[in-house]
Amino acid sequence: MVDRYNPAEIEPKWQKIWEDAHCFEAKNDFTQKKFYALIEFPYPSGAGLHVGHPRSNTALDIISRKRRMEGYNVLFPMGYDAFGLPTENYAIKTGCHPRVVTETNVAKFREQLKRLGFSFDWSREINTTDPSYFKWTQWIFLQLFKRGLAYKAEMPINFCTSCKVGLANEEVVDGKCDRCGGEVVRKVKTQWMLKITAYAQRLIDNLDMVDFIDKVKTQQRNWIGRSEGAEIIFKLNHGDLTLKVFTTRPDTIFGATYMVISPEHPMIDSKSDVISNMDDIIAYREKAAKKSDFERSELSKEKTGVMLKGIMAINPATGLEIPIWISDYVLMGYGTGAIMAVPAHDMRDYDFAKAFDMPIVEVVSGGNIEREAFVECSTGTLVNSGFLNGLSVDEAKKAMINWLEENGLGTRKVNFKLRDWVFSRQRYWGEPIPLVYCEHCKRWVPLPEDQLPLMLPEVQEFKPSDMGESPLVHATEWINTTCPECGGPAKRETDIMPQWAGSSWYYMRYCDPHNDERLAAREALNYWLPVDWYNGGMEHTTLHLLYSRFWHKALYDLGVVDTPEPYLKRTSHGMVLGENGEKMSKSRGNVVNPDVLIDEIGADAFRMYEMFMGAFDQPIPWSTSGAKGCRRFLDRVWRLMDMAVDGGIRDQNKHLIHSTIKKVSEDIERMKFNTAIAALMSMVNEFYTMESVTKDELHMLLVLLSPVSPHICEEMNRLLGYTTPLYAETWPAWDESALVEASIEYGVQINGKVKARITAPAGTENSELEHIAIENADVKRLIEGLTVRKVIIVKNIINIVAK
RNA sequence: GCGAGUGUGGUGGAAUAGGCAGACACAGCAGACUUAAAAUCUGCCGGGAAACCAUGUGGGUUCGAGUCCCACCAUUCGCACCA
Repeated sequence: MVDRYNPAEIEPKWQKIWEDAHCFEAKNDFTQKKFYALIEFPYPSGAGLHVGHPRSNTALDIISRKRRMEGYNVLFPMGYDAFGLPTENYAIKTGCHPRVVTETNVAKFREQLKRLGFSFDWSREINTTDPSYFKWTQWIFLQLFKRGLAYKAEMPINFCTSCKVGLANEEVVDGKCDRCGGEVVRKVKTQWMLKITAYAQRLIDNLDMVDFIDKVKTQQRNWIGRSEGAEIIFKLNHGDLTLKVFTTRPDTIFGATYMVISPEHPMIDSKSDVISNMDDIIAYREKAAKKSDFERSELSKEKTGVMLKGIMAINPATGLEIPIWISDYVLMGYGTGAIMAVPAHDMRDYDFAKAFDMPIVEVVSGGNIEREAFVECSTGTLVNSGFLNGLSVDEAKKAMINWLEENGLGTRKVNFKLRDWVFSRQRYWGEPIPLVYCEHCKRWVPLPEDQLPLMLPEVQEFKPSDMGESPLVHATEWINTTCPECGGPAKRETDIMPQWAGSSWYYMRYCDPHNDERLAAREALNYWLPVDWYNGGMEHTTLHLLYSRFWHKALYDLGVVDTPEPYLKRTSHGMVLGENGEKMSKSRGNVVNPDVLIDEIGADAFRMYEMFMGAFDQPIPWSTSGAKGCRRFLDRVWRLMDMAVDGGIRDQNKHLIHSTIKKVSEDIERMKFNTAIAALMSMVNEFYTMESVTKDELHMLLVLLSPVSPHICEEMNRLLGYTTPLYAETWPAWDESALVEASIEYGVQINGKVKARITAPAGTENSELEHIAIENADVKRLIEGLTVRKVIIVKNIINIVAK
């Protein structure tokens, strides 16, 4: 009898052996075939690792371990995305420096990750808050700035009127400050912006060259939101000023009975002398400032608005004067901040027209506009539309755009929903923006590269100023500097970068993390990039994934990297929910602490359960008893050693073993980890029906199980007398000839319902199968008195169609 | 509201290209071993006496639908300053 399975003893032992052997470190031999596996690096929160992190980590650890066994030079790195709000807020509360908080949290994360036995290359660990790292984040920003991709613009921020600080969207709950309950308003500030919109088309087009799962591609495309239409100029009945609108439906212009502009639209102020109800407008504008874009664009809400008095617009198609309204459902950030309202064919315009009694003119026939807007009208015919009458919607679109262009009243236009990236934060714990404003040069001047990294100044107070400015405004000595170009007095930028900055290029740094000459050596980038397989959460699809693709493309244009895309393949894991099926959170009290459970069942069983619990790409509720079931399975695997006898793989077990090799190999590649593990469980169940198991048979089980639960497999492999550690083993190939079955079982259906089963030798002719099926006693009885119309034989099914 | 997913036993899930629904587990029940418990092992485990009925609901396509199409309902993720 072998000793009891004791993970507490063998897991640290094997972790030490792996570390001493440096077996998971990527080699700087750029001639070998390579594989770069990446998972999103964690934000080191004070709560430590939760059971969601190991899901993504274990998955790519399994794939990385398999790739090494397949002979690849594997890069599987880990690091920390450590700038950000929670650490800063904790610092404000406790007075403890965010750097110290970060160090403590990182140490905790590292310890927890190491305990799980992931095959990370720890020699390449990075941390975005490390000056040797953010030096290059700042360097990239300067390249973007020099390229004209960074600019300043006025953008609204959330501002708490009681704390007097700018708030993140997350900190605004129901229009109130999440910390003090004070009223939140939108306040306009000048902020740094990055021109991601300049890359909108390429970010869509290049999705064709990468292997991202479909739902990720679709969400990125929809987020970028390309739409084709026209920009149309509406003249006013007063002065030379015009209003531009973007519309995807220029064909419906004859039905435009009024216009709506955003309450913030600049036309209002420039025409304030002719608008007679400015008081109402200002009051409405103040109300709108308290709502988020999200609340404003909600379709179901009741429409509100104010008509501008004293000014009208002229519909360029009809020549008629139409009223102009302001309403909060029109956003300044999309299109031109103004729309032509066609109530007959747009739902929101329809609701608005009904609420304010505006005329509704049908211009595409086929709907019932008495009852509702006729929106999906692509099959309709144009009516009440002058020269467009009788045309289809598609024809009318083309004809209208041509007419507008010929008459100088509009142009064909592609519009994107994607907006430029607001890159400023009025906070402390982030990368300082390496620019100074020179009084003399009257412009923003970049710091020379030899002055990077620009360090954060030491401040007493991490709280933003009462005016909502960054805490850096308190660092007077740091702010006041000289202009690198003219030497005159200059002031540093006090806003910092958003936490997304560091994570937009971290996969590059892993290629060569200790380089202080460049962000990474050119040959290392050329060898390792693109990342071969990147796994992460769906929640990062539209922001992080898009931001990093944008930075990568900008750096590609600058000649820093040679690949147009950073990630070859992107997959996504489902979120781990609490035991009650709800999202895990402190406030719900359903957070599972992995440390306690690992003490009880060991890291190997924990890893296995993370993969076995359900479909990898779906959200799954946690089950502690399910995790304990995986420990029971490993106990059973361990006890197989009691049945082990010397010998190779026996003929009668070839089919079992080779079909399992095939199943596990293919399932890992498709991220069907749950069924790969189920196949291994079946194999073990089979072993237990036998008198004994040979060592080579058991060894094969250990090889296949080792990527999932590596410690127990290494230990058993050694106890069985195998001297090559599993990490240095070769991944097995299956033998097709061993998969062939001698006889095949068929389900016999009558009119599509299974009524009987027959077994026949492999290779039996269809005519013979048909005969056997019809002669079957059960079948005979059931089709008695019926006429057999036809018999369909496909795969393992014989379907008799009888009437 | 907009965009993207998901819906199968008491529970998590399985079903590769439209072909035998419920693999593999969890929980539960019964039994063996034990003074007893734990651990372990064995058996049962969607409903129904059966015919049959069952993959969120209602339609459709097909010899055949969990899988494809249409409509609806429920639910999860994201919505640009959380990471």
